[in-house]
Amino acid sequence: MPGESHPDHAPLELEHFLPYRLSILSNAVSQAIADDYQRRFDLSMTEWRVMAVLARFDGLSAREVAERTLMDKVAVSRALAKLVESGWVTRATHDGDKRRSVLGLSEAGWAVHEVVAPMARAHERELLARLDEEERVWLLRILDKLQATEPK
Amino acid sequence: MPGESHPDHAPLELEHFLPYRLSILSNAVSQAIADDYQRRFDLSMTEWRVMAVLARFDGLSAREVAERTLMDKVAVSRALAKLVESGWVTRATHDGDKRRSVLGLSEAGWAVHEVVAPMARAHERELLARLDEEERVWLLRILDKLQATEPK
DNA sequence: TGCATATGGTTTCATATGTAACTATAACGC
DNA sequence: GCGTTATAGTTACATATGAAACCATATGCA
Repeated sequence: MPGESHPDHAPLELEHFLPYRLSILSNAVSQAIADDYQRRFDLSMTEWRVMAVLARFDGLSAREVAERTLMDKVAVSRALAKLVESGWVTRATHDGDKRRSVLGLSEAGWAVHEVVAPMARAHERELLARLDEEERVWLLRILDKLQATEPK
Repeated sequence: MPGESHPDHAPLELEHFLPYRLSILSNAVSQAIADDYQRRFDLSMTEWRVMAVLARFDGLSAREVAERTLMDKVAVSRALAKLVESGWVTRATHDGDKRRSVLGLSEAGWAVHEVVAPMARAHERELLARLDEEERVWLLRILDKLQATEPK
């Protein structure tokens, strides 16, 4: 069977086009998780990401949150406004630099985290469960390589 | 070295969390491509996807385009409005069902396609070039498995 | 037929998101 | 110290997106 040729100008077959497939898969997965915590806590994906980062790194500034989540500072600012309003994140002013905020999860915020983090992990486990061990290892290796170059 | 334990309630490490990694990678890749054709043709991602589908399947209705692109009908309707306006897509009314539209690429639309499709393919090639042959094979296999279950 | 319901597609409205402008504070150079 | 420039963060505006209401046509069925 001769190899099929795919001249560059031939119509793209979206369903075999890698960037498209990644996009569909990624959106489906992220959306499924987000639906969960959105329903329970009215929490957007960006808000949850901010909380997840603050759970790990207490006392970050908004800019540092933006760096860690790869979100832009406006998105972070908005997420923080809502999270502080909801009482899940505390915000103080940095001693010695009044521009900077010092952020952290509140008690209530930790309680939310204790519910959402396991949900997120469960989704991830469910995703990985579709693969066998060998595939899981390859997947991580492949992601490492794709991401190593990619941020450009 | 004892295996690290990851209790469910421990803070999520976003950079190791699969859905997050997929999302970052997918967005970076899709955005890089979209930037290209956006600059050259002021074409959004949804609009390009519509064109790609019409290049393969001439005469689809808007609903069928929506099915093939996994976009919702509102997004398709808007993309079509702009594409028809730009003169890249032709729209007629179906004989025997005046609700349905019959869509296709115009000459000008094909010309755009002839430029954009190779650009898209080039990005895909560049992405795959970061992997060796064995990894590429595993990646496709893994994507197949992940997507086989997932649409549910 | 003629009414109820379904379908293709567009419009409306409310919300989300990104870019640029802006405010306040801090750091730098002299 | 004082004007310039940089940085943290917010606000404003313009555009994108999604859900629901809507219009037109088509279908099912009494």
